[in-house]
Amino acid sequence: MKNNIRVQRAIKNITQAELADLIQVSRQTINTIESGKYVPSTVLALKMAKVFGKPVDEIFELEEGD
Amino acid sequence: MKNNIRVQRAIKNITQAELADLIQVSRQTINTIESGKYVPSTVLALKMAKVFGKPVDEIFELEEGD
DNA sequence: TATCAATGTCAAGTATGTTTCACTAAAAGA
DNA sequence: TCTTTTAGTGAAACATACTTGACATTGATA
Repeated sequence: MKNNIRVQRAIKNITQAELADLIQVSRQTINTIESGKYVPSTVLALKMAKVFGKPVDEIFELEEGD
Repeated sequence: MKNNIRVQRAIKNITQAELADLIQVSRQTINTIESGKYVPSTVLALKMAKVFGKPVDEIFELEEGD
C-alpha cells in the first residue's frame, strides 16, 4: 500500500509532529507510516482523511501484492 | 469506529466466508471486524471497498471517542 | 424433526502496529 | 557557520490484529 501523506502535509503546511498531535499518535508513528514502513489502522486512516479533508481512498492506495 | 459491512454484503449477496476469500483473510477476521470487535488495517479496508465498489469512507466511519 | 449453510465465539499462538526514549541526520534560517 | 527545527532511525515494551482449529447457535429448508 502506498500513501501521499507527505504531499497532503505539504498542502496543509504542517509538520509530522503537528499531524501526530492532530490525530493523537506519536510523531514516530506518522514518520513510519509516511515512509511506508507499516500499514496504519483504519481509524488512523479515517482521522488523517478528516484532517486533510480528503477521502481515505485519495490518501491511501493499494499496490500490486497487497 | 463503526462499519456497514453487513449491509454491503447483503447488497452483493455474499457470505462472510466468501468475503474472506475475496480479500484473503480468515472468515473469523471478517466476523470480528463486522461485529466491531476490532479495527482492521487500512489494507483490509481498501480491499473491502474495492470488493464493494464503494469508497472506504462509505463503509467505515469514525465515532465519538475514536 | 433432521439437516445443512451461515454465523458467532473461544482459546492459543503469531505477526504487526504503536509508544516511549534517545540519538543522528538533514534542512532552513540568522 | 551556528543554531534550531524537522525528519529519520533503533530498540524495547506493550497493545492489538489476524490465524487456525474447534465447537455452539441460528435460520432455512426438506
